[in-house]
Amino acid sequence: MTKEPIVRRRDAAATKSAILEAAHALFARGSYENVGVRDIASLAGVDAALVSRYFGSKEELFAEVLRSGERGVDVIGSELDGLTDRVADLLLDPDERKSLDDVLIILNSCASPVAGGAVRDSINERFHCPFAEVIGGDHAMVRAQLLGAMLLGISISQQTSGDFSNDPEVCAQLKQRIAQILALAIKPF
Amino acid sequence: MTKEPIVRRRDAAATKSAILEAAHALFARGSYENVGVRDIASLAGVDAALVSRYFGSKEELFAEVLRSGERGVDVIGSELDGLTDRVADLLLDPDERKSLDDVLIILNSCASPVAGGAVRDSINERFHCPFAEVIGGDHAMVRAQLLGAMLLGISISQQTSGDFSNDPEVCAQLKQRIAQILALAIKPF
DNA sequence: CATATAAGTCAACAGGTGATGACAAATATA
DNA sequence: TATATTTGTCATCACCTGTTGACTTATATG
Repeated sequence: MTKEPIVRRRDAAATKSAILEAAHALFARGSYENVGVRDIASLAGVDAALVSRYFGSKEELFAEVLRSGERGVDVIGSELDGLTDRVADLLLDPDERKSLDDVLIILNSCASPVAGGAVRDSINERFHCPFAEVIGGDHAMVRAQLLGAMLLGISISQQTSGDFSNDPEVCAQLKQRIAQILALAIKPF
Repeated sequence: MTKEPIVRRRDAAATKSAILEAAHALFARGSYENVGVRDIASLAGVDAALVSRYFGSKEELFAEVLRSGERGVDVIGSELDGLTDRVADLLLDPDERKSLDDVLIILNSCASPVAGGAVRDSINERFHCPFAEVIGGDHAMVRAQLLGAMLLGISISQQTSGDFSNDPEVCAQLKQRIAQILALAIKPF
């Protein structure tokens, strides 16, 4: 098994997007401080210097990762009908969970003083506002934030403490319970 | 106004606890990586070298901070009666929120590869297990994790996005809503 | 094919980190 | 008061980080 160091035709756009993709993956699993440009470059199969070259700085790369992420609407869908069940599925289905990477990126780096500002903006523009638009009604932003808080809490709990349960039976009941909770979160005052 | 550099009678135990206290305060507001031993020492008014001297290493100091924190029971109380209202109060009352520092410490550093292990252990021993004991019933651990997830989510949301609302009227309704959500989270399957 | 430009590599930098050991000062002990 | 031990300070180390500029190599252009 030869260990070819990745043969790639020289292509600025391709390597740039490779870096962005690698950064996206790593920032979903580690904080801004904990993911180094050398890690990102290594995963992308390029030299670390290219990160600064193509994105200006690590901070700008991170901002670009935030910008390139899915909007909240793409995660929860734009129809209010059956929303809570869909999101509950999303949260508990291991196959679907990758689509929550953008939530994890926000989560992992919200404590960073350098990346925190961008995270805060992003969470508002890309999550709370779209959420509010979908759920509508009085105090939509407050309820949207509450919905976001639930997603965040469940995601972080799964990441730190592992899955709630392995028992399919329990998971099914849990999924239903979470859907009820989400419904309660977005229910108009 | 003279700027005396803190006159403190030499007392190993006192300075040690001063360091611990400073670390507790800083780790509640920044991640493990982002809080430096120099920051901690500075806040405690001592030399940075004493951190390593008294606690062995930054990592051990962090573990000690986790250990010295309040247990989940002390946060939510040990009586099931009226629990959800109490916790909702705790979450939304700015005066009481300091008692959630231990939640924030966990939150801020859960993404750290070096501190993550200790955080994961701590969250189980100090939150999920005591929670499970209080709420009891079938699948207590699963429901306890769900309760913890709600606390985490709401705390992080407040820290990153600010308070849900400034309107006292809205806050009152929100508090009631959160209490309902928590009740739903711990309700037996 | 020759050459200009784009793309990638490499070594090194300045700054910051946690940690250490030699030293100075204060306190306790005799 | 004289001495021993504890407590605190300082300079410094070794390491790691993001970033830069000079260099080499590949690709495109004439």
